Amino acid sequence: MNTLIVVLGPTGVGKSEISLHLARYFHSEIISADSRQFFRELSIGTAVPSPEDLKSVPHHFIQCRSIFDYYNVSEYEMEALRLIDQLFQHKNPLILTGGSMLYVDTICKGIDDIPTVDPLMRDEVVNWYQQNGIEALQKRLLELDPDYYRIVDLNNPKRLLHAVEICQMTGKSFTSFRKNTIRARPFRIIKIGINQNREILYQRINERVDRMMHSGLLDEAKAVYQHRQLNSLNTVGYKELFSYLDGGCSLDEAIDLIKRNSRKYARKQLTWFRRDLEIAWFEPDQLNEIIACINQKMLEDN
RNA sequence: GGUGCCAUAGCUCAGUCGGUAGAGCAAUGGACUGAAAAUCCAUGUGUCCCUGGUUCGAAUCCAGGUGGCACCA
Repeated sequence: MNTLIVVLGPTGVGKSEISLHLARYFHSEIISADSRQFFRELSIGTAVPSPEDLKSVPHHFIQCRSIFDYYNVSEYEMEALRLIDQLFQHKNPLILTGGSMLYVDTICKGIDDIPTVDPLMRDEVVNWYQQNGIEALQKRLLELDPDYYRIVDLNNPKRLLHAVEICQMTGKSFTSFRKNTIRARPFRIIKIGINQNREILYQRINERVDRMMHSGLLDEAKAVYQHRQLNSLNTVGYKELFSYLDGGCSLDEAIDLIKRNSRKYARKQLTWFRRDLEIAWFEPDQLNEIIACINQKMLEDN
């Protein structure tokens, strides 16, 4: 049976390194599930693997898009599944790695078929919201989809907006698209989690930010500064430097903020991992144990 | 050495008339269905510098001590 090895862990813990080792060991390829490494204009701040590493092991979904492209998790699901299917014809196992858990979960479990929102409709609803406020938006959702109104986080504008957009665009309730079905995949999934002592992780994150700054993160941010309103640039490591370039804070403050937001991101990822009981957990230096675990699981139901 | 100011949460600070303390940040937990490194929700943390005094009652008033800062010598 074909196997997809999913390497998970908080930002900065060393997923890429371990994935590279696994890819070499299994003569495999790496599929990225990182929503910011998709963009070719961003490399230092998103910690994409080095050119040598990219050369030594084939990587997919790294810097394959532009910051100007609209991209979403559903498109990723289709493209990634197609690719996985293709690669399995010659390679097994394959390695999926990345910190964007919505994207990882979509590969593992699928996502409901919800229409993509037309950009004009999005502009219209967003404008309406900006003029009328969140209470009006809540009221509108209550009229359009009372079932979703009851369960949604009413303070979260993004959730409300998307539901209202879908209702208005399709004439059906958002709930009618939310089936919550788990799609069976034609391959086995082995989830490997990498984690370490929180203090050491934070220290690693802080040091990585300093290294990024030395490698020229500020120049990278300057190069895309004029497009800072793009969603793809609402990204840790860039938004803080934009604020510095706007004169909103000093460079040191911006760097501190990058570190703090990276730590918060790591914590948020850990929250997501905690509810996934299928993950087998390891420390970053347990490469041999990880390989043994994978080999054993691959033998189990063959 | 003298004078003045200050000492409260991990940090920066607020604390009214004397009634045993609260903001921001940090930290921590959670949610998550086409913007997800996004967006949103929740939660503490205390030898109020120390020792006495006044008072029914002191973070608050008084005295002394310790430490810090500023100015003068």
